Amino acid sequence: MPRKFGGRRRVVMERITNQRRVSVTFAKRYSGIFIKVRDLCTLCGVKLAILLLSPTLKPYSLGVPNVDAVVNLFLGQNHVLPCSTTSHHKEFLREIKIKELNTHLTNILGHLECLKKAEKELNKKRDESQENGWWGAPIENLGIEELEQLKVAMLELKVPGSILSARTPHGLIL
Amino acid sequence: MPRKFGGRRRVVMERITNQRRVSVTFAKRYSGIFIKVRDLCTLCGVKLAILLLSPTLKPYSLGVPNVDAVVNLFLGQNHVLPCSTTSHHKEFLREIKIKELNTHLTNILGHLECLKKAEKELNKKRDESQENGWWGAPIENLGIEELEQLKVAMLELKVPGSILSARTPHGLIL
DNA sequence: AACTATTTATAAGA
DNA sequence: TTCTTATAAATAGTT
Repeated sequence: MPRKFGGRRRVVMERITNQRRVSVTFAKRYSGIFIKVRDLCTLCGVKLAILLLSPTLKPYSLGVPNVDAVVNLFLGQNHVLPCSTTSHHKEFLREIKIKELNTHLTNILGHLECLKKAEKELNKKRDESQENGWWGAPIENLGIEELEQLKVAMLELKVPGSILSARTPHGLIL
Repeated sequence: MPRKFGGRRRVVMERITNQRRVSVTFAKRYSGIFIKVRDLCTLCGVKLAILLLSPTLKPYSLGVPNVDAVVNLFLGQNHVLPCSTTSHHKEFLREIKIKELNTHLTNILGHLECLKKAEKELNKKRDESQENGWWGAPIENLGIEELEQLKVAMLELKVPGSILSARTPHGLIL
């Protein structure tokens, strides 16, 4: 019966001030939510995105199948975000779209250039690696470190477009 | 200690096919996540938004303090985040990276083709519209409806990659 | 929607 | 940080 030392305690729902405890609680609860989100998606086949800013405004995100797809679906079809008033929401959408379109327009040429270079480099690297090493192996056989290397290599090529939509320590794409 | 009738059972993590059970499970789990998210925000003072599309693409959203604020904060940032993965996420990430990288590798050529076409079409459209109409105007001056038209036009060009991810061509990352 | 037996998440401590 | 333990909380299947 006794509480020797451990055991969950009932927690008062208020802002934690102690910074150390904030960290611990955040880590535990965020990973808990991460798992529940993953399970919800698996079980029910929903698409979702989570955008989160820590107390220090460090951004975390999580998307199934990926953040951008979900955000685009929300912004695209004439969906109204439930929590927004109409006029406020419209201005919000307008600003977002201006940003999107501006960026998109101005980057198409740049992307094109990058892709051309990346294509070349990537083919070169693949050819090189066929002979010696893991790069030539089927991607499924690679370990996490090798995948990380591969990703870094691809990033160095500045291949545009999101390789991973999840941008966080706990990010996930299903 | 019999199981008279109730009692939670262990559940197999796979897509539920029975539509009725999808609904029930979705309702229960979504409200569970909702509560956990709210608690996380209360306890740790984070800002957070969830965008969710149900299996029927019905949109749900949840934001603390509100969706718009969080989305705006995200769109305003060019973040590159360091990767510090906890061990229990590593296998997820591995699977994810395999999927992502495979897709990325196999699609680069396709993207390149599409971009080339899109570039041409876009230039053509812009030239055409210089003469007559809003398309030639500075994008900032467009209204929401016109932006929507522009976006639809761009989407019809089948420009690959998400518009939003284009905003951070090199800032992806995990 | 309400009920329970159980599984799952997690607050503190080590 | 990671592991442990007791306990709080979530929830699957039933009604």
